[in-house]
Amino acid sequence: MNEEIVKRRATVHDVARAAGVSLATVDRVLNGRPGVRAVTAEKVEQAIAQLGFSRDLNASLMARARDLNVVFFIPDGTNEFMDSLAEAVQRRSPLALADRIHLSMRRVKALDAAGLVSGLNQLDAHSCDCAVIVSSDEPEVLAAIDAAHRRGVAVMTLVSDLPGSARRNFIGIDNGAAGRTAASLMGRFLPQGGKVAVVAGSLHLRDHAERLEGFRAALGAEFGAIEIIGPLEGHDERTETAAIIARLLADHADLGGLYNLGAGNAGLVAALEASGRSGDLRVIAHELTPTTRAGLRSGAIDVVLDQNPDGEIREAIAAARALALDASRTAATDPIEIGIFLRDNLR
Amino acid sequence: MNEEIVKRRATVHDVARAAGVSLATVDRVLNGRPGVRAVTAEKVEQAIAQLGFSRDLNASLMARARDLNVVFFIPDGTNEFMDSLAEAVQRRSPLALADRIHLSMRRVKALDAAGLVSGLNQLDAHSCDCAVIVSSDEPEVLAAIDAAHRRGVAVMTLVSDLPGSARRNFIGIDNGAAGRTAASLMGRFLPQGGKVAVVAGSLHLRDHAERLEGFRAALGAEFGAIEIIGPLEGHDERTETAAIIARLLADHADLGGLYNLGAGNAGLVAALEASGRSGDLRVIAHELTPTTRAGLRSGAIDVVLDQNPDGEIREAIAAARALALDASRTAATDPIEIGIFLRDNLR
DNA sequence: TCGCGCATGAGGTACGTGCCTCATGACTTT
DNA sequence: AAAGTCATGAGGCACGTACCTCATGCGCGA
Repeated sequence: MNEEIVKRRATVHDVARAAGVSLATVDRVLNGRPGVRAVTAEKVEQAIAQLGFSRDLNASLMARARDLNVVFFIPDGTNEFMDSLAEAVQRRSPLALADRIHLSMRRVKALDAAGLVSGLNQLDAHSCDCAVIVSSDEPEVLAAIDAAHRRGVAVMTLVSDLPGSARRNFIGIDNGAAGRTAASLMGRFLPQGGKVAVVAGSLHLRDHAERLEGFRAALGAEFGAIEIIGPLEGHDERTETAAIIARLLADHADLGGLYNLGAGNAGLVAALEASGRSGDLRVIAHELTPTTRAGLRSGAIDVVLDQNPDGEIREAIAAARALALDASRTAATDPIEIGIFLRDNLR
Repeated sequence: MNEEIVKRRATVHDVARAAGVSLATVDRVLNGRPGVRAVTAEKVEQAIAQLGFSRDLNASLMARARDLNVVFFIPDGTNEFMDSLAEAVQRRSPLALADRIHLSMRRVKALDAAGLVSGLNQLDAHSCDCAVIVSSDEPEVLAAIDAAHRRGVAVMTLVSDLPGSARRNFIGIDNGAAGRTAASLMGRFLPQGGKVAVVAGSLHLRDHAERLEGFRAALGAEFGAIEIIGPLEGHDERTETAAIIARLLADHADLGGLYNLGAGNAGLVAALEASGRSGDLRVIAHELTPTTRAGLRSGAIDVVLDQNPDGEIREAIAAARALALDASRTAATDPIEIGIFLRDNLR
């Protein structure tokens, strides 16, 4: 009763037989080598489609005795979240290697398009199957992605998407939904309404812009009694953010809430604690880091919205594997969920 | 500058050379076949440890031309969450097959230890490498797990753990933390304090008991102004839960919140909406299902704490793979996070 | 000392794919 | 007609492991 008919997966041999050609020809088609007439290639494609053949990636990697190479470009600087991403890459590395996937990482200066572009330009299809980048939206970067794509290097965006480019996948949260979630929580925390200040890193960062938009829209639609102050830009820096928060607290004695949708949380916590009003306002921040963790514990921060860096790296690797199998499509990946952290469910 | 020395992974050949024995002997040791003196086996083990050799699972599965078999035992009945788990297994199945992992599933009557036990007893090491079960804590089940373990079938617990057994891994959330999180949210939602009712499925379910314990502890420690009513048991059934909620609402006109730490959410929503007080109380429930999703949208439910079924199945498969490589240890897995869902971050 | 059983070595085939060489036949160019 | 080009077939080796057979050598008891 619990028997199941297990269809053996189709192999290249099956494809060759079905197409009425030799193994060598199937191989030429599969690996894009020359020497096959269009009509013959078409027969092979049909056989592949009909049998639902899909190359066995593990056998393939084993046969060519070369690992799948995935290169991560992670911004360097003072942004703790980027460090978590880098650590997640390191953590995954041995695990991935067991599956013949070689991860490497380059830290590039944050928000420095030129550095990222030159890094991308150095990649060739032989040494890198897939590049994963975290980038702001700059024309040079888009051009470099397209160039890499033409050279046979797949590019994926992480954390912040670049929809206009030839990037094959985006791995990250829905930032609009993150902003709406922040609004929804803030609204419930302040049932009487009041003033809520919004601090961003830079509105030129696509993820920040999307969060702000979502926050505004959801507050406007559901919590009309809340007044937004800002957004103010702290450029994801500790001191600049601290100064902004200090000024906000001084100017608005009746401030009820604070939403920092960028980084710079060390500055936020420092300013709150210096003001002596830590715990009096409802504070929502992004990304679970040592700083926000401490903020949650001390009560300076009420909620942290998080994108799980380990999950993102895991999915990026899964997507890179999938792209290696079918370079012509966008890989389906498990969505990255928006984590909501309070003091009690810190991981 | 970005060059990296890539150590080739050790193979059985390397181990044979290092141990000064033949490939055949290494093979006998690795696969537990007889015909090796203890001293020789020891030499091989040392070489393995020294080289950090780890069997290449993909090559191994390919060589024996047999998939890794993982059998899921998922409770059947009216519990929507269990259906999500079953669907997640189905969704993963083709993906897993591409990696030579064959998933199968048996729906067994919920809370029916005998059915599960007989299912487990039917498994032999040849047709099943790993069984994944969702079970309440019954002595017969523990015995069946131990027996399966002795037959060479690894067993993992899902959702609800059975720590006293020979289960190799537990995949699920930290239910104590889930209860504390519910308390933390409820406390913030009701800054003035008030009455909060707690409804469980059955306190004989380990996960439910752990949630209750966490909820009580965290409320007691931080939100003394909140009074707990209950727990009442609805046995995860729609009608019974509805009746309980209706009575609670009738008896306590000043009820401020409701925490349903079990299933039966259809009954909860129905009773709330029938009472006309939907939206007046803060309601926290568990597991994102069509019912709780609708409840979030309508405002009947404020927060849903969730364990991502797809993530759990993914990690169960990853753990099964790891166990196939090293049957002597518990596999390290990515922790399953407690998802917190509001209306605005529904996935 | 003969034979028995056991530990071990040697070497083969298979899994599914990549990549290589060489042969063959067809068709084109000179 | 000879030479060249191109599409294709045939087949082999490799990757790392599983599993099989057969041979060999050793120590032991009769």
